[in-house]
Amino acid sequence: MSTRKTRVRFAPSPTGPLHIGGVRTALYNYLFAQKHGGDFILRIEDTDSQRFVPGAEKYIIEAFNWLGIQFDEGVHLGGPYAPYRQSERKNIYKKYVDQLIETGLAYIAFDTPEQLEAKRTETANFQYDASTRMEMTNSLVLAKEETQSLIDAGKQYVVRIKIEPNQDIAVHDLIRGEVHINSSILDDKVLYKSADQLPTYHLANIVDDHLMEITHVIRGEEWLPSAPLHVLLYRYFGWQDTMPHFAHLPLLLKPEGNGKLSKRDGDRLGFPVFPLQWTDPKTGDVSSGYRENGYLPEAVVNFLALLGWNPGNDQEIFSLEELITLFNLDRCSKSGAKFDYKKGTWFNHQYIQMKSNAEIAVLFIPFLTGMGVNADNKKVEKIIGLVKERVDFIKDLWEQSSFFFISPEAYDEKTVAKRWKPETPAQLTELADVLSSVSDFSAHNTEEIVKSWITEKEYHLGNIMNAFRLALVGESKGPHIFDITEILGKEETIERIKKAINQIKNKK
RNA sequence: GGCCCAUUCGUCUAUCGGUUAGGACGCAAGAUUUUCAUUCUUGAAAGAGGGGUUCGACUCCCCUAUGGGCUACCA
Repeated sequence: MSTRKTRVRFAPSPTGPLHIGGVRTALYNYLFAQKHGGDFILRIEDTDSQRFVPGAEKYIIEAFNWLGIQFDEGVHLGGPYAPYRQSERKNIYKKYVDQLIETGLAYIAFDTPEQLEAKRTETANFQYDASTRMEMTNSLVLAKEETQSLIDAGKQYVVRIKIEPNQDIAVHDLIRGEVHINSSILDDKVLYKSADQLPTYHLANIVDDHLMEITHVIRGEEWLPSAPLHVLLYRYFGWQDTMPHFAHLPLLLKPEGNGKLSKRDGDRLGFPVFPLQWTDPKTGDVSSGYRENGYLPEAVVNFLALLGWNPGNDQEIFSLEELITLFNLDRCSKSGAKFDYKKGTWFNHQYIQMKSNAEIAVLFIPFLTGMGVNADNKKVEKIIGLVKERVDFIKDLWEQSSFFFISPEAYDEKTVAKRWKPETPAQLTELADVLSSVSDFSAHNTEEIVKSWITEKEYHLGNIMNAFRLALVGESKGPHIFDITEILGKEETIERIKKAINQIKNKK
């Protein structure tokens, strides 16, 4: 058993877009598998036919592709343990449920949802367990023939696990250590639903993890309370020897206020909580995605990796390869982490700086096309080189560089008031003349010529330059002014000067 | 309500009984800059409270408080 190959799984349920917390769980599984030379499996847990959302599965796969998190087996790849979609494994579960009934570890219950609901409202803290099950309608109280005739008559039933009260159940958690609970607080959970003739999560999960030879279950903390039930199921099936190790990860919390991170927080504070943009097929609601917001997948991965784990030193920037070698469940924290999206922004800034201009151009050009701009690749790369250090996201590039592509139509009023002096039009006219005689329009040469002209005329450097910038950019921002003129070229530079003189004069 | 888990700067965290409690994000100030940014430097900023254990606790134990999760024929 100690020689078993490490096998972990990510098992989302296709009920909507993949939440960023789920992405982190998957990432940790992936890192763990890679580190131990194991397998990483994508299993779709679609046993809730009520909440099934078409397209969600496809979305999940696309999200991991974008993030660069790869699986070894799964619903999209196939593999030796196929099928990897629980709805296609129906008959497998049936067999195991029957086994539990035969061995007396589970039983058939006929109580309808309405009856249970009534029971819950009439008795406070009602729980279907050893203390109450004999008052209910199930195969434990009914005679064998009665049960059979009800089934034959087509009466709907569920299968419930039979839990012995007052047993100490220990769950060994790789992050939290031993967690003990008393079995009396557990209820006789439904293992098999009547409504859709499918197993519940608890049953399907255990059966699949066993059959797929999963060695480590790394999942969110929300599963910790049901972990004892899962341990019990492994025992009931006689699989305790190969029961996977558990590791329950702390949750991702709202950046401010209380509770789990939700889609609404993202809307309110302006950051995505989903990897990819998602359009709800029913309501048409659009949720923004990291990808569409100009995050780089490497940055998202790096940011997420550090939300609940750290290497024990001050390093914060990691390649995926580094994460794989460094990752360790022992260094996962136990407490929930508030989602610090501003730090996510910082990570993205860092990763943009690490990318080459050519790599960024590939991401930026579709954006330019969208703005109706057709520009030469080399020119775009040059521009990116000038502005990339001032952006956090790919989309910010446009705001920082649009003036390279489009001549300003308006001039920022505050800057005009501050920088456009009475003598400015005359000086800029002169400047245009000076520029028209420049043959080598490279940044360095132009700068030298313009500066010596200013010195010679004893003009105020700041006044000229700021007005010049205003004419070229339309406002008081942007890179070094002669880097701008070099890219704009002589003709366009002079044209913009003349245009500014005309327009600002007309306005005044 | 019951059960479980957690608790170090505003946030993410380091510390695994003896430290001036370290780093990062964010924030503030300064420097650089002909603009706006970037960048750099500096600064403010923390062991929830109360009991123990110990020569000595952020670190171990207990209680309280607070936060979180679970408590479905959802996962």
